[in-house]
Amino acid sequence: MRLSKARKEVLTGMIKDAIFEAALSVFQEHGIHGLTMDRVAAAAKSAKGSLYNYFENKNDLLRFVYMRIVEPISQMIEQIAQADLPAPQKLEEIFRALLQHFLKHGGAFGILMRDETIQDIVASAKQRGRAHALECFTVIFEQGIREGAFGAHDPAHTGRMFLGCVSELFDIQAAGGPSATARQYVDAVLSMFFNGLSVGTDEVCGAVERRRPSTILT
Amino acid sequence: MRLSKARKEVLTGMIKDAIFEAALSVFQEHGIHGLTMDRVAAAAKSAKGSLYNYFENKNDLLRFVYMRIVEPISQMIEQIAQADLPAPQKLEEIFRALLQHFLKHGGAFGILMRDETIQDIVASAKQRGRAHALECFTVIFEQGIREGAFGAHDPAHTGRMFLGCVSELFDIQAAGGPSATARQYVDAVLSMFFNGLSVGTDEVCGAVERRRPSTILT
Amino acid sequence: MRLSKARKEVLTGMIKDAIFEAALSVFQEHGIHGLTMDRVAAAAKSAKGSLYNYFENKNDLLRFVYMRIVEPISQMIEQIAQADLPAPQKLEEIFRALLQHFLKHGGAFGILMRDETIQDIVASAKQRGRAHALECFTVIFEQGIREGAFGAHDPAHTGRMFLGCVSELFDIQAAGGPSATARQYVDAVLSMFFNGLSVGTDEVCGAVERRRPSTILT
Amino acid sequence: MRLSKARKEVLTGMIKDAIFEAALSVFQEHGIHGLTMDRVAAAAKSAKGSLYNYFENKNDLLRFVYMRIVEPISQMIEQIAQADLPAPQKLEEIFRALLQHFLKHGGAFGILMRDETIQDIVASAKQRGRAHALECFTVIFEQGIREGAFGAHDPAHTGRMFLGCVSELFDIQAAGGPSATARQYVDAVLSMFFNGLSVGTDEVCGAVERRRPSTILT
DNA sequence: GATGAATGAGCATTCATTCAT
DNA sequence: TATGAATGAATGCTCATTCAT
Repeated sequence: MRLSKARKEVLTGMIKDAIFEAALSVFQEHGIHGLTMDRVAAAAKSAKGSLYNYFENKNDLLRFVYMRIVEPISQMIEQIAQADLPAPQKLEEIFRALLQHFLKHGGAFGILMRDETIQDIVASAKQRGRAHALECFTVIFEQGIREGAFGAHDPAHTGRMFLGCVSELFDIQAAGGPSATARQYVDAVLSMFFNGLSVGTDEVCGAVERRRPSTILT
Repeated sequence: MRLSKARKEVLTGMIKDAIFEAALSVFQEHGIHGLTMDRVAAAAKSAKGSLYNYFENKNDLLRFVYMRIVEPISQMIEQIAQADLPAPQKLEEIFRALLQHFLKHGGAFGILMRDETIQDIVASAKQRGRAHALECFTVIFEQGIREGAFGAHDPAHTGRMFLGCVSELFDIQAAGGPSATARQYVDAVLSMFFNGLSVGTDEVCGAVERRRPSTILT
Repeated sequence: MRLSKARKEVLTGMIKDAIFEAALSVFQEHGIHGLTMDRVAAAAKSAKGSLYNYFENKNDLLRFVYMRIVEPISQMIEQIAQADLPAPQKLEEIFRALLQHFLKHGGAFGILMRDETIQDIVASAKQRGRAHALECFTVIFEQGIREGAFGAHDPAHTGRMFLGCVSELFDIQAAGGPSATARQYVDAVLSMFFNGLSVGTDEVCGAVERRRPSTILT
Repeated sequence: MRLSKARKEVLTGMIKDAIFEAALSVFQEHGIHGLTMDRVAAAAKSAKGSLYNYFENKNDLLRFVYMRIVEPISQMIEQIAQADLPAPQKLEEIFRALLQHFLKHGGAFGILMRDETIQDIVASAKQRGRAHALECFTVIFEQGIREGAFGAHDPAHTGRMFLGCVSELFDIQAAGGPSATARQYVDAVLSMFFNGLSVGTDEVCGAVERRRPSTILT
C-alpha cells in the first residue's frame, strides 16, 4: 500500500467525482434512458469495467448521482423547515437555496427530482425527494397558520401547491432562459401565496414588495 | 380493394383504437419501461407484426397514445381559454375538465403529461402538452387582469404556477387516494389563487366558497 | 394462425431438436464451460436471439439437453430395477441399456451424468441422475440378497460400487476405443460382482461364461 | 540480489504455498466456478497482480493446486504399486492412503480428481491423475494374477473397476457422512473384489473379515 | 517484487424491427 | 393483411490479465 489510506480515499473520491460528472453529462445529453454504462465510460474516458471498481452496479451509480444532486437541497429544505424563522421567510429561503442549487447543476436537478425511473431506484433512500419536500412544506405552512401569519387552510394542500410551483421553477431553469426570469417567477409565487390575485388585495394586506424588498439571490 | 376507402379508414381507426387500449393497459400495469411491443400485441390479442401495419414504429404508437390521452384535454383547455367566460370561472372549468378526464384514464394522463421519456418522443408534435397548457393559462390570466378580476401581475408566471398546481393534482390522482381529496385540493388551489394566504383576506375580498359554491365534480 | 396448433408444436419440437443438437455438438467440442449461447446459435446456424424463442434462458436449454440425454436412461434403469427379473439379470440389462444409449450420444451422457455444474442446474429435477441410479442399484442388490442370489452384504455399498464401475464405462466410451472393449469391460464387471477375483472361485461357483453365454449387445 | 538463490527459492516456495492454501479455501467455499483470481488474492491477503509473479496465469495456478493435491496420492499409489507386497495387500494400502489423504484436503481431492474442467486444464501435465492411477491398478492386478492370488482375468478391466469404486469413495467423503461409512465401504469393496457376491463363496475362499481384521485407518 | 486500478473481450439477455408465408 | 419466428444491435455485468507506480 503505497498511498496512505486517507490519500487513497481522496483519490477514489476524485474518480467517483469524475464518473459522476461523466454520468451527469451523459444524462443531460441523452436523458435517463440514454444513460448507459458504455456512454458513461466513454464520457469518463475510461473503460466500462473501471466503473465497476467504483460503483457496484448501474443503480448504485444512479443513486450516487441522485444523492449528490438531490440530497443536499433536500437536506437544506429540511433544515430551513426546522429553523427558527417565521414561515413566510422560510419559503423565501427555500427558493433562494433552490435557485443557488440550480446554478450548480443545470436542469439535472429538476429531472432527477421528478423522474419516476430514478425515484424507483432511489426508493430505498429514506425518503423520495418530492415526498420529503412535501412534508417539509406542509410543516412550514402549519407553522404559518399557528403563528397567525396565514389564515386557516389545509396546510397539506398548500404544501402541495407550493411543491407544484417549485417544480415549475425546475422547468424554467431547464429551459435555460435568463436567470432574471427565474427570480421574477419566485417573486410572483411568493406574492401569490401571500396575497392571491384578487384586486385590492395589496392595499388591504400589504404589498408583497414591501415584505420581500430586493430579496432573492442577491 | 373490396372495401371502399371510407370503410377501410373506419376499420383502420377501430384497430388503432384497439391497439391504443392495449397499449394503455400495458402502460398502466407495467409502466413506461415495461411497455414493449410484445406486451402490447399480447394485450391487443394480435400479432406483434400487425402493430407495424398501423404504426410506423414504437415511437409512433407512443405518440398516438399520448395524443389520444393528452390531446383531448389539451383541446378542452384551449376551448375553455377561448370561451366567453370570466377568467376565474375558466380556471374552475379547467379543473373540472381535468378531474373528469382523470376518471377516464386513471393515472396514465398524469404520467404521460410529465414523463420525460415520452416528452422527448412527442417533442416533434407541434406542441408539447405542458407548453400548450401553459400558453392557455397565460391567456386566461391576461384576460383576468384585463377584465379587472385580478390585480396587476405577470400572467406568464401565474400561468406557470397554475400549471404547477395542476401537475400536483396528477400526483394526488396517481397516488389513488379518495376523490374527495382531489376536490378539496382543487378548492384550495382556487382559493389560493384568488385570495392568497394572508390573514383577513377572506373578509375583504369575499370568501371563495361564495364564488365557487358546490361546483367541482358534483 | 396458418398452421394448426398440432403442426406448430411439431415444428417447434423440431427446432428445439435442432438447437439441442447444436448445443450437444458445442458441448462435445468445447465442454460445459465453452457452451455459450453464441456458440450454440452459431452451431444451430441461427441468431442468438432466436434461441430465446425456444428456451427461456441458458439454464433452461441445459436442462433440456440434460433431460434429453440422461432422463431416458435414468428411467430405463428405474424400470429395469422394478421389473420382474432376478437381480443378476437386472444388472446385465442395465449394462445393455447403457451401452445402447452410449452409442447414441457419445461421451455427452457420461459427462452430463457426472458434471457438477449441470447437476446444480438440474438439481430441482426430482432426482439428480447419479443419486437416482444409486438408489435403483441398491434396490436391486437388496432383491438379490433376499432371493438368495447374493450372499449377505450391505446393498448400499454394493450399489455404490456398481455405480462406480458404471461410471468408468462412461470413460471408456468417452475415450472412444473399440466398442468391443466396452463389452469386455461389462463382462468383467459382472463376473467380478458375481465371483470376485479369488482363485478357484470359478470351479466352485460356476463360470460367469456359463451364466451369460453370448452376452451383451449382440 | 540480496538473498542467495537458494533462499529466494525457499521464499518463493513459501509464497506459492500460501497462494495454494488460499486457492484451496476459495475452492472449497465457492466451488470451481467461484474460484476467481480476485478471491484467491483476497484469501491470500495479497494483491491480485502478485499472483502473476508466481503463476503465469490462472490455469497455471489451477495446475499447481491440482498437482499439489493429486500428485502426492498419485505418487503414493505408484510407490505402493511398486512395493514388495502381495497384490491384495497393496489394494488395502491404497485405500488406507486415500482415506488419510482425504482427511487432509476435505472434498477438494475428489472433486479435482473428477471435475472435467480441471482435467482439461491439467491435460497437458504428463499424466492425468485418473489415467495414472488406472495404470498402477492394472499393474497390481497383473501382479496378483501372476502370483496366483487372483484368478485369470483382464487386469486392465479390473483396474478400471477398482478405479470406479475408488471414485465413489470420493463421493462418500464429499457427502460428509460419518467416517465409519467410508471404512465400511472400503471393506465392502475389498470383499467384493476378492470374493464377489455369490452365495457360498466365503466358505470356500475364506472370509474377507478374516483377512483384514480391523485394518483400515485405525 | 508488490500493488491494485485499468482494461476490454466475453457473456446472457432483451426487444424493436423485418419479412417470408 | 395477418402472422410470429428470425434477427442482431444494445445493455449490464464479470473477470483474467496488464502495467504504471
